[in-house]
Amino acid sequence: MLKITKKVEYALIAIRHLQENQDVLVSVSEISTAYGIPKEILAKTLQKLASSNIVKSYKGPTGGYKATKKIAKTTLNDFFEILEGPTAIMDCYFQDGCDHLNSCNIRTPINKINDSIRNLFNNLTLADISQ
Amino acid sequence: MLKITKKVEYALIAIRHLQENQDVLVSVSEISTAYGIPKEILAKTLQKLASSNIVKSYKGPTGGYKATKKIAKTTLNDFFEILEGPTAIMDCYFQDGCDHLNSCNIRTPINKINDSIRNLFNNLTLADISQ
DNA sequence: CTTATATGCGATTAAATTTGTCGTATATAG
DNA sequence: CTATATACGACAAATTTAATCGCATATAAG
Repeated sequence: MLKITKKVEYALIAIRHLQENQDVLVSVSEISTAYGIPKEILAKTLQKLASSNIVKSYKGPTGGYKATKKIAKTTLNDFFEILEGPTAIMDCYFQDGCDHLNSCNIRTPINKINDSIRNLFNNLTLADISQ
Repeated sequence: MLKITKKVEYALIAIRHLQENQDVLVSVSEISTAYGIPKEILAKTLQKLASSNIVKSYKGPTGGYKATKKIAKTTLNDFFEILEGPTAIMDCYFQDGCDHLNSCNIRTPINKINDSIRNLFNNLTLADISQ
């Protein structure tokens, strides 16, 4: 429980690699073989990051990805939400169809935990955890 | 991702129910039917809590569970670890057989996130999130 | 001292989620 | 034109989580 997904893991690896090679374009294949990550999944993950301008993509041969300045300023909360949606320890918080909503006696605790975690992640940037 | 398990959810529900009924013994069946929770899972969950003295159990007919004073003082970290083991966003942190340990470039970030979350949960008690 | 009802514990099955694969389209450098 | 890169959606495999089943032990009550 409270685990991150492989997508997030792969995204972190890729971002760090791009930051360490800011002078060149790096392709998915290079990262995928360097760290033993399935290419297709990594590709999709980087596509998401590209559409949020966390990284910049370049098509065609000699194409690839590049780190952007936005990375350092991005909070963990934003980073996670780009890849996985809202930060919450239970899905019910965001969806309606909960069976035992009437008898639910843990609304307050769940909300407090969610708030605490979101607060933590909103105050931690990718730069903070890199050093 | 970053979800708690049903066991933890059920444990929270049960604990809150026991706290609201401190004067009587409450059986697994009562809680299970009151909140629509599978009986066997709830039973096992309460057994774990009992062996950590978070709740006290009484066998035989008229038996059941009772809240203890330890509940309020218990941190979220302890609570989660009783039910699910070490708090960490990736398993690799606690196991050896990681394939890409040599090429791993996210040790620092992962450790920082783990530390932040543990620190958060060590400073939040079950009492804190109940009000 | 027998019976009914509660907790205690392990093994197994079912369901859900996550992870990984495949196929195809589009852009572009050479 | 061709080879190689990103972009995107549908599907299959694998893992994890959730739930079920079976049996043992303790004990209150008749």
